[in-house]
Amino acid sequence: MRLDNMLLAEGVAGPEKGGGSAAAAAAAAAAGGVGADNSAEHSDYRAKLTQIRQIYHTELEKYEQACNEFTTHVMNLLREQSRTRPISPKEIERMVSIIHRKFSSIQMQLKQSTCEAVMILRSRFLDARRKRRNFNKQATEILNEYFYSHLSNPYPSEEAKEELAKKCSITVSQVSNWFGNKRIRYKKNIGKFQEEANMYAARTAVSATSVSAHGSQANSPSTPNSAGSAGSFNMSNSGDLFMSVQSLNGDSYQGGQVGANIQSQVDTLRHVISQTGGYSDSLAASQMYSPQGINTNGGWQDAPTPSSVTSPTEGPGSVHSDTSN
DNA sequence: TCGAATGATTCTAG
DNA sequence: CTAGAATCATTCGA
Repeated sequence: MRLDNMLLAEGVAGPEKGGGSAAAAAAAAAAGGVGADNSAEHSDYRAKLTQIRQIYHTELEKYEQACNEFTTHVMNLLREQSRTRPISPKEIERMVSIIHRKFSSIQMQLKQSTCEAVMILRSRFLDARRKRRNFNKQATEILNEYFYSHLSNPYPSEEAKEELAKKCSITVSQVSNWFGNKRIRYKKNIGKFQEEANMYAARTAVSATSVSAHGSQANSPSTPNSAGSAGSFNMSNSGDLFMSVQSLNGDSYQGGQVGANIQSQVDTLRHVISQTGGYSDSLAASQMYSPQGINTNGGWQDAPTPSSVTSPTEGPGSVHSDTSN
């Protein structure tokens, strides 16, 4: 009966355990209901599942038919025999039940193999990692553009995610995955992403046009919450900051805890950078020392200061073995 | 064929 | 529930 439940759950078997065309229709309806899901892989999966279901039901029907035929055949034989010898109804009943039991065991095997087929199908199709496809170039461009133009706060809102998802023709959760991966990988190795960052920053700078000439404000008109996102300067707000901190320590790996004093150093650095870089934002420029104010636009969630910087003046000499494995 | 890149999943912490 | 981190599994380029 567990098999029945499983097949039912998979939409292979109908609600009636007897099977037959009524069950097939019900199963088809159930599968259709699930079909509201998106993605082409699912449709592929469903197609295969339908195939399995069809095979299952045709086989089931065949068995049922054979069972009935055989039963009537036996009944006829018994009837013929009843002319020569007396046959009790009990005997007939016993005969029929034996036949049914035999056939139901065959059905059991059918169900089992169907279950196996479904399981294999599931593992092959529903495991997304097996079916991973890289996003197309345009989608990656769009995502990167958003990421680097919101480098100070790369956490798109739900609406922004939906927007991006629509633009890239991917799902919202894929957008979330992408940003999750991007944030962590960017943070882990800013150096590697510098070129990319510059590229996208430059691109957005071009699209924003004439930033350098004015020299007073570089506010992005589209994003009120981000602390400046138009020019190539603001990219250095966060990106270069991490770079500089990281380069102080040479090649570093985030390992131990970061001291509290480091945070203030980072904040100071941030100020220096934002000031030497000129006007990043009126907020940062006007306030001389307010870590909170800066924190909101530079440190992402929780000011993830990379690596264990013991002393900012220390050169890239301290190569400690990391390998936390 | 190997290693880097990358999308997805899983686990943990807040 | 979400973000971060680690890891897995696949893809892609040299």
